[in-house]
Amino acid sequence: MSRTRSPKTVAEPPGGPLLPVPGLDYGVLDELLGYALRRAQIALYVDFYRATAGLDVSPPRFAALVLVGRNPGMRQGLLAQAMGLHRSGALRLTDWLTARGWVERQDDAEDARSWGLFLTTAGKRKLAEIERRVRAHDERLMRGLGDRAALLKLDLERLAAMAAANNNDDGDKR
Amino acid sequence: MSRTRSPKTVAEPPGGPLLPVPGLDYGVLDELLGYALRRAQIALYVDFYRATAGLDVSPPRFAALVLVGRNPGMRQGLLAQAMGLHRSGALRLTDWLTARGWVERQDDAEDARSWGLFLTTAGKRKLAEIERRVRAHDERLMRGLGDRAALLKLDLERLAAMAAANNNDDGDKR
DNA sequence: CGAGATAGTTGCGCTATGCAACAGTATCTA
DNA sequence: TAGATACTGTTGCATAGCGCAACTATCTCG
Repeated sequence: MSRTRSPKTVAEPPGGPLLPVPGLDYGVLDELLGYALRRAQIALYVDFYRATAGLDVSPPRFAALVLVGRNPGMRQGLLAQAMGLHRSGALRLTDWLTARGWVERQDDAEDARSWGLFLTTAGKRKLAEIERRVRAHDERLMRGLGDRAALLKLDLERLAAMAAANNNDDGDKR
Repeated sequence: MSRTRSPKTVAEPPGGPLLPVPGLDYGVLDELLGYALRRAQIALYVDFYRATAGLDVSPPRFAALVLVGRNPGMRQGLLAQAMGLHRSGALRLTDWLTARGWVERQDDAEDARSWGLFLTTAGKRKLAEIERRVRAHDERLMRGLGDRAALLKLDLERLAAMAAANNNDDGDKR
């Protein structure tokens, strides 16, 4: 929907490049793994939005849809945990998806406090379309990386686990 | 500073784990390079904030400080471009850093429209401290990855370049 | 039953961004 | 040189995405 983009006489940078500016000194940034990750993330996000243009998704919304789709009846709190969000964040995400008619809250017979989350028929259809496009977007990148793709993915997983472990060291000694 | 954390009876997840929840089906998410990247990025951010706690920085603020520090007198617009931001975003970032007394705007002799950005003495001192901590944080992760670290970084750079290229294909045929 | 834990909710705040519209200032061109 | 045009920074408005504290139901367990 929308397609409300005005003609725009001049090219506005954002949503664009983020390619290194020649002649500029990036200092430590160029040496940091974390910054390389950030750059990749930003570029990937832009590509994600491009691939899913008009579908009204975003990475978090997409993840939520997939999770609810694969785990019908899951509670909001579990969604929060799976996505590393605060409960209130999962609430708002669910609210949004519900308002869109993609997700439904159903009473949980086991526990009157909680809901069970389910995709609606429309939600399933929508997810299928989104997933198709996201897969295509991801596969194109993977292809570009060739045989390094799988290794990169593994390393990213290791990295995530390591960083998460650091964070836990702290949180645990409570 | 701060350390204003309330006792907190219960463990609140955010800022915490984001480790895969056992028994939960992540569907495509587990297969996507993009999602692995997102997970790593989130975990890394948390670790970044942990490493720089009390310094009032954030990844964008840190990047801006480094860039201004290494390229004294740079214009705001260039900062925006280097960071992939809209001009207005660079403005607000600069405003914040200026209010903190870390960055200074000086008139540009060449062009009355623009400013030159410079670190103040306090800004330099602050940056040195932040940089020290960020480096430590980054190196710890690199060490954890062993000899894969350098490759990972390279692949991330390739990935960023590829994704950025995709985005440009679009933007250019304007 | 009553204390303490849990699930979800609400209200408030903050970072990070974009975009349109605007005001000076520069530049280029007829 | 006057105008049109482009560019720099600014302002106001809006959005996504989060966290946190406080609150309400509801469970659980001794």
